[in-house]
Amino acid sequence: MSRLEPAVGSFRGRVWEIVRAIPAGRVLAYGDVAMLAGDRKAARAVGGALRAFAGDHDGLPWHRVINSQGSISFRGDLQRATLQRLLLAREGVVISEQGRLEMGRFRANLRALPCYGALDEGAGF
DNA sequence: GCGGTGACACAAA
DNA sequence: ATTTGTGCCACCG
Repeated sequence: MSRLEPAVGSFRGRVWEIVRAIPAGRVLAYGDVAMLAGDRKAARAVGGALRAFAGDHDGLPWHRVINSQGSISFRGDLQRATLQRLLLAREGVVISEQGRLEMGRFRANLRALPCYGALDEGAGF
């Protein structure tokens, strides 16, 4: 395994497992991942986790995680945002000129992903 | 143990 | 629809 891979059992370890299971052509919001990881309010920590995984992208579909607005999170890193958009487009995820996509259409089925906690209502689809 | 840091979320204005 | 402010978290020094 890669050195940057988080410890199994840790929050980031669960994030890794969840993100790894998101099917191609589907996306999940940071908040969704946090919820599945067992902490509904840890969306911010999910972002931190993915940032930490950078460089160890080998096989991890990190690009399938976007913000709750249905858009790619841009935090000063145009490089990453551009690459993310390219990778998503490559999987058939349609993104408007506004940089927005239809969550209702591309959001992954939470019930089909690893879950370490409780799913809030409205979480499924 | 304390105080940043940051790929977030949500309510309020 | 946009912009702010505030809450929340795992990690790292």
